[in-house]
Amino acid sequence: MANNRTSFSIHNILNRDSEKNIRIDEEYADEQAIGDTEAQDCSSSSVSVGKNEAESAERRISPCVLVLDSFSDQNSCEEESTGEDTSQPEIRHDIDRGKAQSCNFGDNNPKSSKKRSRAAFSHAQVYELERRFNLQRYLSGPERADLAGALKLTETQVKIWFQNRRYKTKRRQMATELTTTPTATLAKRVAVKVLVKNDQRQYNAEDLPSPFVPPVYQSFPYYPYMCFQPWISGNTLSGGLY
DNA sequence: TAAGTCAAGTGGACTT
DNA sequence: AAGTCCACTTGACTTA
Repeated sequence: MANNRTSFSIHNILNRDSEKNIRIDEEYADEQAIGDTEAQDCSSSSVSVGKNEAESAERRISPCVLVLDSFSDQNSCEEESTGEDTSQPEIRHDIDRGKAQSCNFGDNNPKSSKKRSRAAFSHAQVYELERRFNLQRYLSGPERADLAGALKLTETQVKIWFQNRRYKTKRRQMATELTTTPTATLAKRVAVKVLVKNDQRQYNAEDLPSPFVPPVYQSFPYYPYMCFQPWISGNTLSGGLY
């Protein structure tokens, strides 16, 4: 991780004035243009700033400024739905939406008026989450806590965001494959050579094809408890963007 | 107003 | 048992 670090700071985002926020937005738009399929995936997410969206992008920027300026004022705005991280208040960022319905749970009895709410993360928060996601798809506990603290989110929110983001990426990837792969190929059966039988090797080493190395983004194994972090090993998955 | 998006909920599987 | 994962689903909200 250390080798991927730059002088970029989350707080730089969170404390920027409006002008700088716009600059971030432009940088982000540039990254979207540069990026690979993964970045394209990002561009289709909620923070996209593209083509004819200049106008709506403008609208998306301004709330960030408002929100960031009033982080501290908005605490206690929303209950933590999972009840896991009560130490960190939830934040709602739909100031620009005119329909902010969440900051007034009214009565102090959240369970009686248990209307489910959906937090809308600010542009800056999503930007940083996306940026981090492009660096690493899985966060360790401390990393999650750090990021959550920096973004003024709960650890649960960061965890869920990464979970949803991974699933979203996977879905889109599958959808893409489905549309690009001929249907005949999809249904084809493949004969697989038996490599080991009754503890006896059934092949010659030279018969084996060279090992397939999948793109690290597409098939990162599910070993969240291991300290295996492929993004550390100097791979180029982030394309040197960061 | 239907469709799409997204944070959060649910439940089973897995590791420590 | 606790914590996290994936694979959905739900419900609030936005957009065309």
